[in-house]
Amino acid sequence: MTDGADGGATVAKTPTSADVAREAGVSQSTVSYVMSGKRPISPETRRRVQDAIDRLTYEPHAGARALAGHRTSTIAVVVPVNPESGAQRLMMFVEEILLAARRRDHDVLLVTADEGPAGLRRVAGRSLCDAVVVMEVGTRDDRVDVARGLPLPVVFIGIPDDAAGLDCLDFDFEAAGRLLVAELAGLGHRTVDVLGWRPAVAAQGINYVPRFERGARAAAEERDVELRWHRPSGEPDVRRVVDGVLASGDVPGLVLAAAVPETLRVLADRGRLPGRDIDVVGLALDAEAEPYGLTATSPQPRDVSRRVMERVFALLDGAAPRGREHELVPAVLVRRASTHSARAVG
Amino acid sequence: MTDGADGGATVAKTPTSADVAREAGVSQSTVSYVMSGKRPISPETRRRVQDAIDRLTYEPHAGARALAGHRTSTIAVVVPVNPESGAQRLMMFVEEILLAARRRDHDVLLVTADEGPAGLRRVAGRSLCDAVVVMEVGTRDDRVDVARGLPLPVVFIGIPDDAAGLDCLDFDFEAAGRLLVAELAGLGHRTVDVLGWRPAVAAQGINYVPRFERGARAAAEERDVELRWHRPSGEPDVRRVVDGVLASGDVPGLVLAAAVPETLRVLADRGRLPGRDIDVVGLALDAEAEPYGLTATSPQPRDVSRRVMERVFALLDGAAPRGREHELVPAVLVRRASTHSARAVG
DNA sequence: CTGAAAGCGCTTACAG
DNA sequence: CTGAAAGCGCTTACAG
Repeated sequence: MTDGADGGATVAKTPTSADVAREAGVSQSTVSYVMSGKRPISPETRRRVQDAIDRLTYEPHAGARALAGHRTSTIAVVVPVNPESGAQRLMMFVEEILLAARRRDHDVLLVTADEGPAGLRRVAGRSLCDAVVVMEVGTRDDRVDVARGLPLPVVFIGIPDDAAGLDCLDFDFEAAGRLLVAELAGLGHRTVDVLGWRPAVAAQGINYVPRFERGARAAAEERDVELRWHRPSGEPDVRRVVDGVLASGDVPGLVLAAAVPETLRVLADRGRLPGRDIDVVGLALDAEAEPYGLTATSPQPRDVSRRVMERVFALLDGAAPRGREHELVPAVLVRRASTHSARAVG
Repeated sequence: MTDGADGGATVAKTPTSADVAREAGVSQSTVSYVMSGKRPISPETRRRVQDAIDRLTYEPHAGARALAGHRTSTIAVVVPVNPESGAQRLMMFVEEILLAARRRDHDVLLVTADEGPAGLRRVAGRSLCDAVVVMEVGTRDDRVDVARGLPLPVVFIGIPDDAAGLDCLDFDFEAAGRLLVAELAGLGHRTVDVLGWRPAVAAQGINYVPRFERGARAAAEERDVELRWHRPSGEPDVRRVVDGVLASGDVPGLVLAAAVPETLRVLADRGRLPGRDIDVVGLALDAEAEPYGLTATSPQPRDVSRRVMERVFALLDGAAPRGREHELVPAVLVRRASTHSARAVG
């Protein structure tokens, strides 16, 4: 790493766009326009500038760019600290957000949910990002009001009770609840056991819990099915409940809103085969269902994230001008493999 | 949200430090110094400025600050895309990094490992961060060479083969391997089964695999113990291996480098009690060991993260001037509860 | 203890 | 198709 050229003990200062301009024999504004593509550049000029950029391994200073351009090219993501739906699920959401951001040459800033509404104010007020994605929203969430007043797009993954004027996007948990119960009703079950989220989760007021329950209850009423709710609070509890269910009927019908891996493990342990000894449907990750020969189809967390990021960039591009009404990603089922083909719900 | 005051349809522009200065009747530099604490300010002035800040809900523009101050107050963290050691572990590392960063009023930028060495160049070149933390480093990792040439601190969680001149920090996996084997040898085991990482992980060249194996092998040789390595590639495989181990002796000795939850589940299923029917020691998260009445003590991922962030800030503060030699966080054991008291290894 | 001013490295009207 | 220059909102010598 010797630097000859301008014979002196020059320290390798990181190059600026002025350096690139000089090297290419053009003005600084031309360098900027070559990089942004915001005005026509002659091929010859473009080449010279690009060469200079490569030769100097120039990278634009993000802060300077943000200051002058009023855009940070950064998306902030508010993540739950102790994710109730599991670290794996959380990472799937985040991973796809990261990839989608990078595809548009954006970066991702992580913010912990424990900063609460103040966190939103901070990242917006300091111009740390161009948009915010908020995960694990509550049925009543203080961040919602702050979001409404923020001068930048905020997209929620999840739907609070009062979603008016908000950009929300999520699985359609209500449709999911309805569909899963209807599915078992269709198979002739008059009684259906439901494994819901742990009491701790429900108590925390996470938005999807009541949404799912509403759908399931509606379908049960409609189809005249009796629902037996269980809210096991840990693996041993799940095993107890599942054993109870197995003992309760010939071929019981079970809906899994949560506790998918634990349930599938117990069933495997007991030698009970979904689709033969018990009818099981539920919300699952691909990775959870597949090892047991079950089928989980799209959408998965990454599908939600993808839609969320599409929405984020649409808002940033001004391509979704009136935005703000909420969309739903269809819910998904796990089904007994082969017997039924898995399909998504619209 | 009406804005009277200067009677006009003024849009609520986000306030700048110049606005604060005017409001407080001081100069802009004084506002800056009040915020940074870099020079003495009279109590009276400080109060007036602070009031103005509060009244205007002023937040400094991060980009402007980075540009003028040559510091971004941001730490970049490079995370693996498909974390081999699990999403839960990963999130524990990240969570503590986030919290430690916020305690120092810093933010965290997430970078995916699939950007490779270019990702390091990018975040450094664009001045997106003041320091970088790299997770899941390989035994031979191209990011290592890039890191050496970077004008900002890079701290690795994990130790590559060539760690010369690097800031690395990690569990002491070699000591752990040595200690776990020695522990079982001390209990009289002449043969010890080891559950290692999946072949896929080992093939990927993750740094801690050979480190652990080296330690375990050394202790086995020293204590004249026979090691039987297993590298199960999934839960069913783990069950098979564990069943084999259970059948192999009266009270077998088992070391868990990986697959802790799966193993503890099988043992529970089989009604085999650690400490009575089998001697089990290994590397575990608190959350993995506790439900089975076993004891995992510090250090946990959060302890490593904490040390990593201490190191990051020490480097940023110039408090670790010659830095660069690597430190190890002591390794941890899970033990049979009550029988042994868990202790950390120095 | 405080202020006036230069300057950080970009982007974007304005001009040609 | 390209350039000269103002300005984004801070921090930090420099001066007093």
